[in-house]
Amino acid sequence: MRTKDINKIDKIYKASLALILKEGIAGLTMAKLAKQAGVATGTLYIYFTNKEELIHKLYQKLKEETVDRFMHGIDGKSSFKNCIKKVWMNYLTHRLQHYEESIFMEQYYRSPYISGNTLAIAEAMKKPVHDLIQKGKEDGLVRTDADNEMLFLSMLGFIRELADEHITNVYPLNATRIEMAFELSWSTIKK
Amino acid sequence: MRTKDINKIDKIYKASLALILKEGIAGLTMAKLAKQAGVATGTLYIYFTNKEELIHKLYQKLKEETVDRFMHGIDGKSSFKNCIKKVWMNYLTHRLQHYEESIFMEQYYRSPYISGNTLAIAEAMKKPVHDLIQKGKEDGLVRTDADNEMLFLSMLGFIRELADEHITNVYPLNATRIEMAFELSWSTIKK
Amino acid sequence: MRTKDINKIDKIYKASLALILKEGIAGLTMAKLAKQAGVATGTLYIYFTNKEELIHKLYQKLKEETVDRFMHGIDGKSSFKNCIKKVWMNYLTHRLQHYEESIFMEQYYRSPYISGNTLAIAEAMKKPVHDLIQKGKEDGLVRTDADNEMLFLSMLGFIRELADEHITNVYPLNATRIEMAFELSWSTIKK
Amino acid sequence: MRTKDINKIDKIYKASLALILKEGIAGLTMAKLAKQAGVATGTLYIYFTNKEELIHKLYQKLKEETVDRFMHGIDGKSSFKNCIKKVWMNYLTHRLQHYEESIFMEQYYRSPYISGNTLAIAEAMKKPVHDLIQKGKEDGLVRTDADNEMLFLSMLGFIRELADEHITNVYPLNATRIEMAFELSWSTIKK
DNA sequence: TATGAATGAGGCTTCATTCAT
DNA sequence: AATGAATGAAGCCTCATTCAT
Repeated sequence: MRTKDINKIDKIYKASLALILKEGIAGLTMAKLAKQAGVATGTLYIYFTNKEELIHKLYQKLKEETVDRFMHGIDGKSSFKNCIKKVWMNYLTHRLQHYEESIFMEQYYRSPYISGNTLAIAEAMKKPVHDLIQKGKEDGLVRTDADNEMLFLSMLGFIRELADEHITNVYPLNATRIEMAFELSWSTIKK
Repeated sequence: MRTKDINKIDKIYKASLALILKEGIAGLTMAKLAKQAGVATGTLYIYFTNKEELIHKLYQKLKEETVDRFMHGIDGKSSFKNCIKKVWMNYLTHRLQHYEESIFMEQYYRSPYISGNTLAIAEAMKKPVHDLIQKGKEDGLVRTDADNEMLFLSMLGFIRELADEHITNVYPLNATRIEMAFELSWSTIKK
Repeated sequence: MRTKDINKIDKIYKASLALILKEGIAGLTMAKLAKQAGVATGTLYIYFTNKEELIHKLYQKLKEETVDRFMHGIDGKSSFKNCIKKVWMNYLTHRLQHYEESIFMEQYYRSPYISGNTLAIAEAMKKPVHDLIQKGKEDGLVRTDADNEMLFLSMLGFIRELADEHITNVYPLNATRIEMAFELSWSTIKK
Repeated sequence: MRTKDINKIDKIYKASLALILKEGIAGLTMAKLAKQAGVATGTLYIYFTNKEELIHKLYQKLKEETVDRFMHGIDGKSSFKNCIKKVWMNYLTHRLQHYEESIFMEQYYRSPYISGNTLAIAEAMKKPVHDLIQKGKEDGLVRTDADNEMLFLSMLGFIRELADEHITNVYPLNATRIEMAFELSWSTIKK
């Protein structure tokens, strides 16, 4: 008896994201998914009990990976501005390199599949950034006339728009623009 | 003869938005829609040739209303900052008061229903704001080290996040916070 | 109050035949019929209780008209061959000029609409032709080694094929061909 | 894996013909068909993309079988009259033994399903018979005052009527009558 | 484990019929 | 009598899931 092929699960996840990017969760069918993943429909049911579970597990997996990525490479040794920049870039990079996943996650929240206990991803990633901002305030580097969440949102929202417009080719990014964008964000929060 | 009830179309639109808010476009079925709108399924097909057209027309209608709302109340008499504030508030108000519609529109872009000719809503609303920003630059009120689109995105993205977190009760807005948020946005773009 | 418009019934019959010619009974819908007849769907239900009755009545009407036409212009004064020719021509003319009706009648026999008591049209028209053939035999003008029905069928079938191929443009008729065809039929039955 | 059951297609064809015989193409529904064929509705869509294709393919299949049957057993060794008789009998036999199919084919021509490229069956079967008649003329055995098509139609139409009246029990055939009928046909075309 | 044919509930749409005007 | 909007049952078809191989 062969054992469950972990690598096949990844193929299924990948295929799901590709299809959802094109047609949304609404457009995802098990038949199309099987074809894209290069397996038989029946095989999908060996790895997942049903479509709902497949989608939930995909969400969980992406959530974990995402949170990891945000904080990647942050240490206490860099300057404050550089730390902020690192996080800022992490998030932009994430949106750009994992666009399919972002799309999926946004769709997930408004689908017949959410079981209510979600919204967690933003929360999970907020804590370390909030802490960073708080430290910036204490060091007199960040403006104190706006609360941490608001400063955070100003960056987060901007990055989201930048990434979306890059992906949709409305406003393609390059090194210069990215630099310029970060400086804009920085000028928003700095003292 | 019964006369064609024009306001029945509105009932159908309203019902569509309500259902899509709950379960996404994926969860919208003609049967559920008919029930929610209080008509027979067949009636839907008197007003729309099929589900696809229904969704397209809903999108079109919302798009037009949205663009109207953004520029509402803008005149040349106010100060530049007040004009910007007006537009800024218009957009925030729109996201807050027409949240269902925003959800629909975002889903629409990633659904099997987009026919490729879309992305237009952002474009339609951009022009007047761009013009405003440009004028601000010419009057020496807006920083010139970032292009208009980027300044625009910094505001737009921030507002989106604010509205979303308000609606989802993560970060509820009030008059003070809104004022603070605008000042943050303003400090981002001003010279 | 206006009275039922007999002329409207005819418009409905005519429209029915035209549509059935194109798409068969299967393709006939009350909506299309109403449009073709230039009335509202509701109006159809003033003149006929339902679709089934409409089709039955159409059949009845056509049957009566058809039988009348077959024997039209036959009298005892012409020669036998001329009488046969007259009937032969009547039937050909009928098929040609009332092709739509023939199509309808053939479809009618194999539709969900027959109530079983039909097949009568062929019977109704046979009697006088049989009588004619019988008289021909008695006068020594018609071969007696085949029974009347068989001789009749040899003519009837031939005419049907001729008419069908003319209508479908496979083998268009003209005066010469018609003459030739009749002589062929005549040579089949003559002594 | 269950293997695709090729003979399931035949079951579906058979069921289609049985239902069409009773209620015409108009009366054929996919649900009734599935039931009659002993499969699930969805199964029909494994073998045929839709109802239209099912009907087209059924038509094609019958057409091929029919043409084969017409020319079955014809060789150059028999006398001319025997060749003609063979074809004549083939056609009669076909009409008698495959009555359901004939009914279907006639309905097909007047249904919303013909795509215009049809009418071909008559054509396909005509060629060899025309050739035969032509040869008869050249050998001085067939009358030359009527063209081939006309002579052909005289036989074809007669056979159709004979078969129809046999099936509908109006004029049941037997060996004697069939012999008599052929001699009648022969006397029509012979020199 | 892997396959894909088979299933049938449920979705979209049509259409005979009704009904308010 | 005439209209055509409204209805909802029923038709076609899809697709999540099961099952025989």
